[in-house]
Amino acid sequence: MSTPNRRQPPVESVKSAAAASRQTILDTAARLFREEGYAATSLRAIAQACDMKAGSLYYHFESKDQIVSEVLSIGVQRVFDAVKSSVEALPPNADLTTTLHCAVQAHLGALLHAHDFTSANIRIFGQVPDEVRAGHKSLRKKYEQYWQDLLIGLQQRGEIRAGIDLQRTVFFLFGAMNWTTEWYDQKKSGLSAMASELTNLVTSGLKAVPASASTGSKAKQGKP
Amino acid sequence: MSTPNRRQPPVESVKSAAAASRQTILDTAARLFREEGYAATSLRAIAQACDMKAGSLYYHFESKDQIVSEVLSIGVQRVFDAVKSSVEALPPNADLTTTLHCAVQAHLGALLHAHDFTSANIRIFGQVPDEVRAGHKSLRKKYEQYWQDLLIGLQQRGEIRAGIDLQRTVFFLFGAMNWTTEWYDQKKSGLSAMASELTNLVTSGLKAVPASASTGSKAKQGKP
DNA sequence: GTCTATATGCCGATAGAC
DNA sequence: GTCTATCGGCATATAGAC
Repeated sequence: MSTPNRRQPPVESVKSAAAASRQTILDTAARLFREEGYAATSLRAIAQACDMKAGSLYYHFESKDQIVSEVLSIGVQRVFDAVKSSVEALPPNADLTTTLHCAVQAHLGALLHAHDFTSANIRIFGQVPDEVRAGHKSLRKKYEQYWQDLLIGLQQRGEIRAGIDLQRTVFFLFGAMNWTTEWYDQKKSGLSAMASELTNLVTSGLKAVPASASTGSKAKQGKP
Repeated sequence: MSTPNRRQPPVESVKSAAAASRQTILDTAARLFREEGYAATSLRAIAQACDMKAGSLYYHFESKDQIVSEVLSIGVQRVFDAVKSSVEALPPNADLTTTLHCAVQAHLGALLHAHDFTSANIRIFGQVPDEVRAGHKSLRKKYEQYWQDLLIGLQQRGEIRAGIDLQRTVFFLFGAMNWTTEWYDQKKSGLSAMASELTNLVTSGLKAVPASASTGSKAKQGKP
């Protein structure tokens, strides 16, 4: 308002300059937290990787806890948003395999494709101070509940067998997906193939079909 | 040899006294590493929890790295031994569900039933110094290979469908099992029930049967 | 906004008394 | 075997110059 003739309004320039530094710090912190862990990542290391000095971080953040807290929030939110928008783009009566593949691929994509925030969240959540962790449990709970509601809906539509504990199923799925941060090698296998494999595992299972209408590839069959 | 008349031979007494201290340190370290993480657990904290002083630890161990290294080894070895001996007690032609339930229950039991070493291993493996981690990859690899060979054997006997990537299957299983350290509540659910649930998930899958011989509990069925 | 300088405290590790 | 005392270093955080 005060200097409207400038091509770049000074107020916004200042704001975005400060915001850019802030964002650089968060990006760098997320990467280091993911690589080194929470306690092993010092503010000096974060600052150095940003071409800054440790004291300067305190212009943007009050403490190390505040930085890690923000990194954690962004991490969950990105995965949540990715899964939610992918699932909402599906036709309303999509079947179990389609829905699960879509949600699994979105979760894995957010977790593994160059998103330091999401994998940092998985890796350091158990290492942060109790107060920080306690402050993030509700958002994590909401994300868990979203998946559980997704499966409940599918079960009510007859897509999932009755008699299955869907809460535990969600936890098993989360484990299988989040553990990929420990072994996934982008060069060896595509993300889509991995999503298909996991979806296939939890929808159809490993068990061989009892050979009723099939030709029976193996000669050995115990009982008719 | 020098004082054979004593009821407790002095050499063994001395040896077991030192060994007892050593074991106390390892037990305590495993618990603290599991609870607080690697970097956040100081030698002072370990010593204090053992009713000792930090300097005394160096009589038994050369460094913090040596302590954590030993904790890691014990952790993998206990899970490995538990699974191996359980599976070897099965009849040689046990089917997929029986075998998998047995192995899963053994792994989960070692991981969750008051074994600080095993869950410490899962939690801090990604936090320890690179040299320590590198020194333990081969043992972990052997354990992974054991599971993979188990599944390969089942597939060759026709218990598992063809066309499934068994290496990825093992990783997914490991994820589902190891992630239980993040949410398992001993008071709310038994270990055996959890093993059954996971085994059922990965053998039979979630998918509802196509309603060929069933009564069809829901009225809604899209196509015949 | 970022710097330098510094306060204060814990870290892993060592030396030597007992 | 365990202790006390201590080394050098790095941690988070703060104060004030520019």
